[in-house]
Amino acid sequence: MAAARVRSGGRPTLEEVAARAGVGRGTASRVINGSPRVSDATRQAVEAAVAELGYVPNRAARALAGNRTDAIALVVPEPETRFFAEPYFSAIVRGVGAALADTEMQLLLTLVGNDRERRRLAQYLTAHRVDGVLLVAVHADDPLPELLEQLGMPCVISGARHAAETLPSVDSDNFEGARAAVEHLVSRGRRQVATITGRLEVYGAQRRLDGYRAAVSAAGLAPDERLIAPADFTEEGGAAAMRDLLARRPDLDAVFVASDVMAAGARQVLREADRRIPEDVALVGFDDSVVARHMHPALTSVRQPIEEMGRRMAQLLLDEIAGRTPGDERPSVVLPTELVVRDSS
Amino acid sequence: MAAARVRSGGRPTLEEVAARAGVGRGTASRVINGSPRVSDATRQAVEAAVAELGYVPNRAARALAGNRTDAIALVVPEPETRFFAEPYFSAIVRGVGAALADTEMQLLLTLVGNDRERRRLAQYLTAHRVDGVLLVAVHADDPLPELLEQLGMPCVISGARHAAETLPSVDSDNFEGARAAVEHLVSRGRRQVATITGRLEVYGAQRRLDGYRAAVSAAGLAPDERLIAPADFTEEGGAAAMRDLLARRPDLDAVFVASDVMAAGARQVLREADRRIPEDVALVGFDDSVVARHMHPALTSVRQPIEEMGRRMAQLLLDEIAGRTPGDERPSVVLPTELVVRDSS
DNA sequence: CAGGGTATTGGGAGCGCTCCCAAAAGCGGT
DNA sequence: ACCGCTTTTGGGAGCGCTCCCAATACCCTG
Repeated sequence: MAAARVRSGGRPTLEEVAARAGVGRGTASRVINGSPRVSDATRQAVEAAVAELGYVPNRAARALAGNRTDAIALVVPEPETRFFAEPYFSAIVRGVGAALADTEMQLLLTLVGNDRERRRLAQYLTAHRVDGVLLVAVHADDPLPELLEQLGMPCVISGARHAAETLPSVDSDNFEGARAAVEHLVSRGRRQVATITGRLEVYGAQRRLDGYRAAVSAAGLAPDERLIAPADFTEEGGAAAMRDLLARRPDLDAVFVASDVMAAGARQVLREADRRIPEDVALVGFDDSVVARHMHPALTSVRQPIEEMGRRMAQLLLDEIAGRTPGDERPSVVLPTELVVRDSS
Repeated sequence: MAAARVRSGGRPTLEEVAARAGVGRGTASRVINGSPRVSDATRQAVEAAVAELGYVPNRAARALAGNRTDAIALVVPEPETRFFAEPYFSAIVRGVGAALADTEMQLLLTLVGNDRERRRLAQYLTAHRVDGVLLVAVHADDPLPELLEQLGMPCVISGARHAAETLPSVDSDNFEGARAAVEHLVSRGRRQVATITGRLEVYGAQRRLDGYRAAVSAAGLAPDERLIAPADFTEEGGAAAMRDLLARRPDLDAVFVASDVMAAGARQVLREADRRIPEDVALVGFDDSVVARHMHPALTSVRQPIEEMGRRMAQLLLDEIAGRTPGDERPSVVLPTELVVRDSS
């Protein structure tokens, strides 16, 4: 007596599938992994056995033997509330999930709390062997991307870190979105168009400002640095910036705010200053978040295709993992934004 | 020549750590897994070797050998937009993440699209060997929990499915939250208090209705079924329900709405009907979402400690996995809610 | 100083799968 | 019928770790 032990309970193993199909383990493996070097008859026999036994490969064994995991990690910096909050997080997850749906890939969620954790992360990720990493909200000075790169870990980031981004990245067209928003304000007859920016270390925030500037000069308006107030993506920051603007240029008649949340802060200040929206001051936000839809008056805002961004990130990463041919560029995707006009402009 | 091959690159293995520490593989393993049966000297030697080599255990190998994965799955039904949306999803994830932070446990995110996927899920989860499952937004008739139970897979759900919930679950105190909300309305002198409910198949929605009823009768008001309008947790549903209420009881002076999103719909209808909030009709929502804070007027709402719920779910699951002693009850946690009073009431 | 523990330790035997090599089969052509 | 290929197939050798048992070291006690 030799051969495959009959296991009492538990899930069937490859060995058992092979025995049932009357073939060797190697052959069964080939069928399951879709190798072409199998005869049709054999393939069918194995597939039947798989179906009858309800066989599902053991991931751990696969990972150990094959030196891969069929898992990718989505790294979310928790302190970065801007990204963790609506609408980014769930939309990104949704998009990533959609792209992974008909794949064997699993999605690992890694929340990174503080900086110490972030530093340990690269080692952690390599040791726990994910096949690739999705990074959102990376700062220009974050060492993580380079670290992963050195470790040979495929990696895609959301939002280029600077103009000369080297990593595969997915971004929305911040410049064009901002430009269109300001153009829209101008087309409604506004002439003193101010802007409240996000943290300018964030490249996307910088691009939105660039878009604003481009639109202002394209419209032949007089650029004025006093119409530009930097903030930090928070509601309070938006409010403070609005107060500054009002003090510096009380004659402004429109504000392009680089995020809806900041726009909410700005609106509050405008209301307190008895400026009517949109009659006295038109307001346009960025993100098209829930806040925009429910603000009063409903906020005109630039929508980013966030779910699509998640999807593209995942696809890029899968390509990267599959191994791009050496000559290939590191692909960087820029998706178009859409201006959603509501009552505030 | 025998013994440990020297590996060129790659991560160090247990074997190498053991060699470096001058101990056997078994001993090294014991140290790393915190077994007490190791002498102090040995422990220190191994720990030093671990530090020097930057050793991190290989998860796949551990999983294969130890028949566990140190991973749990968070199953999110994607169609259930109510749960996927703000504030639930990110807050739950945050809480779960926090609870897992100083654990070796990984979080696997599993989005379930359609019903077919959901059906395959149990097998999938068992085959892919997670140690436990966190289920959010389970319906009373969902077969998944029972299936997992039969498969012996630890599992915690968010939101009891009915009064006699058998699975470990974490819930907010829907009854008390609703009761307090209505009591608050009554205390402000409202006498014709209506309610817009969620889908009553959802136990939590039913409990909120129960709480409403309890408060109404406690206040000595005349119960009137015409003051109760069922909806479906959507904004449109809330609007439709509000129209019904207005048609049936034009004299109502307050509405307790079982979710902020529905409240947004209701507010829209009230505005169109020229009812001032809160002067003519006071409004209270449920969830304390972003919508509530940015609605005009800002919406009084019942806050649920969602992040805490996530944390407790994870803790419960970890306990479950660690193996509760047989006599133990299936623990079910109910967390208190908090009424956040704003301008709408 | 022997005897009988008890505290530590080493390392074999897998876990279930992929990789890969050598063996077996199939196929023409002569 | 035989030879030289090309397909297809079987199964050994690990992947890195945990489990567990037997071996060794250490400690008292009488």
